Amino acid sequence: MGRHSCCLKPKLRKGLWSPEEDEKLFNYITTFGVGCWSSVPKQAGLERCGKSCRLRWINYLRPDVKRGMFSQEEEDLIISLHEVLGNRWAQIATKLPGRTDNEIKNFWNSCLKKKLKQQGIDPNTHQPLNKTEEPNENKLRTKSNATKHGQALAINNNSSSFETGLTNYEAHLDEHFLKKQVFDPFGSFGFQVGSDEMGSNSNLLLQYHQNFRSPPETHQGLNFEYGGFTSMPHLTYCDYSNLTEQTDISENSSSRISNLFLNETKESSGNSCNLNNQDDQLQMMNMVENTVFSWNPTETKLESTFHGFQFNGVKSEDEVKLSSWQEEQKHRHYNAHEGFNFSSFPLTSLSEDPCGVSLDFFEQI
DNA sequence: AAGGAATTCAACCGCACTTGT
DNA sequence: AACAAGTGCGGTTGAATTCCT
Repeated sequence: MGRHSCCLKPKLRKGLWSPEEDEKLFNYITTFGVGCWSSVPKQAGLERCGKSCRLRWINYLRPDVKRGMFSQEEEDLIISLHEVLGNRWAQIATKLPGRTDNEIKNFWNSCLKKKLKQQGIDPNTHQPLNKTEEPNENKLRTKSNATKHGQALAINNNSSSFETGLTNYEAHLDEHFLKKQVFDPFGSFGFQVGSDEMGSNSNLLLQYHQNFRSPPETHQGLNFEYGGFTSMPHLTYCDYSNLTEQTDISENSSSRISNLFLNETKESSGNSCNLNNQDDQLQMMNMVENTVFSWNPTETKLESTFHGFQFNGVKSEDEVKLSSWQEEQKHRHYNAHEGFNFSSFPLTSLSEDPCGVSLDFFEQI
């Protein structure tokens, strides 16, 4: 047990995902949603095990995965949470919307551990490596950061102090999480360049550029052909402040969904819309850019003012007969009149509660 | 410029847990 | 209750990339 039976099949692919595989999985999930992962590869036409598909979706393909460097606030929060929770990356990830447990774990192992050691702090115990040593400036800085974000998390026997801590911690989360007026499914989360701190981010395209990285050299020409998937690791970041109207949006991996929007819009207009003309293309881009996505907390779904788009399935409905479950999933996730419902995607380790501090978090502590 | 070392991060492995029969 | 199948999670690996000499 523990290992998927499908993993035992020798013909299944392993290793890095190709752009084609990404596209297949993305199209499948955005169309049908996630039901049973073990059936996803077959339905999506992938030679992968369900577990691998699940991981790829959660860590990379999900539209609300936040990409890019960790902000100082996130970094401090991770350190504070780690002090309390230890290596419970999934739990830590729930407090950092858009970040995956894997990403946080990697960040901790590659950067934060080293940083803490340099500051004379044991990353495991969060205590000074040499307790007799006077704290230096770095330590004071870290302590101050810990106070800023995590004092609340310090556990001691004084219940009143703990309660005060909860209040402080909630206040901190209030500041960064709750003030968001508009749900940001693509994870800009208020800290990255180009989005305001209040999180009132309505610029879809910019969000994509922030969330999906690509080398700057790819920004040449103007091309709306769909081709945004890449499985290559992105070790460099694009400075999108330099984007111009001549910038190629679709060549880079950043604009997957905006390209889907564009393609779908093209298709929905019966291909009568000629986007070869640069003005038309820019007009289309403006349309996408001006799309406002907002989170409807009552109906727990994503709404947009740009309705009518539709994601491509891997196969057309003519080609594949949908099971009742698939039909249900399809309607569950997408309603042409009400917008795309990301809330029905499994959230797993990601922030199921983007707005807040769930009580059970503290109960677990 | 070349090549070895170090770093990063996507993906895999396997265990524990949950759910269904 | 027992078993099988599915899911979630943390630890680990190794290829790709960057850094350093």
